[in-house]
Amino acid sequence: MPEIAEVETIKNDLFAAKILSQKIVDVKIFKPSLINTSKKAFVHKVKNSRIINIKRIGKYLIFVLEDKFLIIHLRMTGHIFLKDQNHIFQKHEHIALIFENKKMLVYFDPRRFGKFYLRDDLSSLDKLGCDILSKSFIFDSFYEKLKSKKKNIKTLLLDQNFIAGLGNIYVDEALFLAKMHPEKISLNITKEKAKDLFFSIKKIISKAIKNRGTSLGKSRSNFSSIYEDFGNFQNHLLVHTKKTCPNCFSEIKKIKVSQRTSHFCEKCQN
DNA sequence: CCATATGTTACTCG
DNA sequence: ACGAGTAACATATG
Repeated sequence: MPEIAEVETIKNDLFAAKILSQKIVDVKIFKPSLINTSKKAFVHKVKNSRIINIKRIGKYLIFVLEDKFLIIHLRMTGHIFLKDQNHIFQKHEHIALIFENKKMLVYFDPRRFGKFYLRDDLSSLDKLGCDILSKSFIFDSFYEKLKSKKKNIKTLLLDQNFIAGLGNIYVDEALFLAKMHPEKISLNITKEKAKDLFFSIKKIISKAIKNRGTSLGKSRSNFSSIYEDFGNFQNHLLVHTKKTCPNCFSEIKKIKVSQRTSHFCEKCQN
């Protein structure tokens, strides 16, 4: 579900909700298969630990604990909800972190693709490409990396080890803004077009964050914030899930690239 | 019943 | 080594 804009929204809301520096006084694990350690080891390490920092790298949400890193990936349908301690657990709520201020974070994930990794360091994220919100996401290295590959651009942009943060929705949107075909071979992209693409990515993501992310559909599986409210960027999408090009009004084409449905305008993107 | 879904990885084949 | 393609994970929705 969540791409970088959604995870960033969650992170920002967690700071605003003053989760930082809270002590985790209890841990509930209803689905041990969602953690990378034994239940016992997880509880032992996490319980009575304080949240020192909250970070995001690519689509990973990271709680920096006193002695450990709790790295969370939400995959397709993972959600983090902020609840009161008297909350009654519902279907698909698999893990809960309970704080000293009587609030708790509940992990909700119908498809259970998401995962909690308890690690000693962040080295498991070393392979990730440059986070597209970080200061080191700069045009020159982006262009150089594009030129070093011979793949279609959509596959590359979705590859978290190439650059980290984009998913299917925002790749479609960025390619539309840059007027680039999803199957354009990276090696053949001119410097000018690469620049368009680079700034399109930045523009889309910052707009999406301002709109608190994208929530397609209305079911509980779709993205919502820690307060269970929807984002707003679905109202600003230009091609993803659309039928008509907002630019030339021709029909939006749908093809599979990298196993994912790609929406694009044949006329505007080539 | 069928297709599809905001993600990633392991595996195969060429 | 590289790139492309597929299955797999598990569930809900239209």
